[in-house]
Amino acid sequence: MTAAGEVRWRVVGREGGSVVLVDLDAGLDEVRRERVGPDRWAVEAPAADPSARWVWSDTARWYPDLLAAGSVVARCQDLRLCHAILRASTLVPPAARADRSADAPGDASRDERWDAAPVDASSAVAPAGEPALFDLDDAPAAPVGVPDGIDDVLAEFRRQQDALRAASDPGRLRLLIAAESAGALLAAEMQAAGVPWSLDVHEGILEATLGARPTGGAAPARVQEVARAVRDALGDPAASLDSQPKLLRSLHRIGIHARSTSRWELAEYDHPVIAPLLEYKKLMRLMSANGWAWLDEWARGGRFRPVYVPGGVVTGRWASSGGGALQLPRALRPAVHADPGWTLVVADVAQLEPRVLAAMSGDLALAEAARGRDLYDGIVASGSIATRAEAKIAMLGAMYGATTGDSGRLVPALRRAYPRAMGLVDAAARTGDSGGAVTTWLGRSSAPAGSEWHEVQARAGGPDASDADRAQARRSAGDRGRFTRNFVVQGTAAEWALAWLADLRGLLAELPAVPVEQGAEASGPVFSRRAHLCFFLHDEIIVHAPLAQAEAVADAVARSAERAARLLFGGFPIDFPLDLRISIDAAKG
DNA sequence: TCTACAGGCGCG
DNA sequence: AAAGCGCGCCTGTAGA
Repeated sequence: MTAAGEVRWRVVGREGGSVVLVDLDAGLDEVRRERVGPDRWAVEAPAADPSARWVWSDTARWYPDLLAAGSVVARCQDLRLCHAILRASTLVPPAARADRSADAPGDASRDERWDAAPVDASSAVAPAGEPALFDLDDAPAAPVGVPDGIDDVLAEFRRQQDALRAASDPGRLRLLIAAESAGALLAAEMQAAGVPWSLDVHEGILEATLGARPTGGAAPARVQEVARAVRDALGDPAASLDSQPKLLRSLHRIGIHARSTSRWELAEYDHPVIAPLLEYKKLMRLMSANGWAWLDEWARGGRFRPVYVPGGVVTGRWASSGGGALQLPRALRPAVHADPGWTLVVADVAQLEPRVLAAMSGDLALAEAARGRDLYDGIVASGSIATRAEAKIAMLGAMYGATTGDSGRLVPALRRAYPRAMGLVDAAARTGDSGGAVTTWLGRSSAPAGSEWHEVQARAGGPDASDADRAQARRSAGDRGRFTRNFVVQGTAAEWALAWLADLRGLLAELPAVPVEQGAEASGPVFSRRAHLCFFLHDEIIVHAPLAQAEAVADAVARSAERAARLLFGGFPIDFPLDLRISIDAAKG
């Protein structure tokens, strides 16, 4: 086959009632076009050249079908996610941003369609037979999500390639596009595989903390007990503990003049009601957020399947929808439990954000403080700040924009010790508080301030501005400054994490499958016999792996972290040490 | 009766 | 303790 005839891209979209596959070569010329039945496309789609990239409107809409049919995609371009990056990136000249076509620069309709919200990944795999309750006048529900007609998809793909070519730093943006898309694949895969979850361990924790699972509407024994102690201390056997305004009035009656019922404020008062009340709130939180109802809804079949939303945060972090994947209490982590014959490889990055800041600012002093040790210890060792605890809150304050309290007071010391790193976040804050857009290391940009924000600023600068106008303008400028200050760091950290995940995903795919009798059946047809990522949260991952591959997986996790560092920051001397563990409980199967 | 919002708290 | 960034989920209440 000649080079020109090689399949580089496999574009998938709909036409009429069919699914259409279009293969493109490196020059984006069409090599082949094929039409497949809509129900069987995932099965019938012939295996592409494994080096080909799939191109589709929205991974959450297409990939679950492929996974269910037993196919893994090595690489893709998720047009919805990449559109969001390219339309805003300051690395792309405005005229070439993906929301404008050259001949119709003002065409906003195209823009809106590709800006549609993601389809809910859980609905994409749900059976379509469910009749709509109010579907009386046979109007089909308005199509949700981005376009997926083959012509729209091809056109958007070509626009995105044009935008990349026109970028001031195409290399970085291509890296971001690839990493973002790999993340989309992984999110679908992790949802399909699920987190191996021990119902027994979870129930054991609930029972030990709350008491036996209640039948009917009653509260569990331990909750009732603590509630009684609170009401005794309040001197009111009928006191309502679950209504914030009523609880506040009860507290006022016994002389506790708190202005909220938050844990940190109540803890300031010395009164016999405080301890049982805080305990009550803790128990109720566990029960309502991750109690038996959560177990029944989210951990069926021994797998927790959260819905990940890649790119769901403006900074590029993932969000989640359903199940609370981003909020699993640490106390419940023991319920994550490998299948028999399998183990968990768990890793998180120590101080990811300040390390990223050191690298992107080229701050050799901060990189030196970080190298080979706890970064905060390194700051202390350099003599600029006295204790580890202070170094930590100072660094968080610098990245978040603290101005008051201990944190704000300590930031100037960091500014003296690490002028380049602090200069980068300070500059990002100045850009933000004057309304501008900031950009991450690989090219994801924040939105510039909107017209409403500018009106507030203009009003405050006008001749008849009130003190309130000026205060509001100061506050909204400060809010934006803190947002953009954090955006560059949080966003670049998210890019590092995506690069880590994408590389690790590739390394895991190279490991051999295990025999079928050793499979983890609940992981589904694709992952029951292969080591696979099953959890990701900003800077930590969990891999579910056959026991015999534990060491190989741990090695891959470490190696991919090193490669991510070099991919983003080249030879800059920064390291990203992992806290890496092979789960011990798995040994007992 | 239904929806929107605020308070509170879990995670990084 | 929060402060200072980014999230999602649950509850009760206020408002339509």
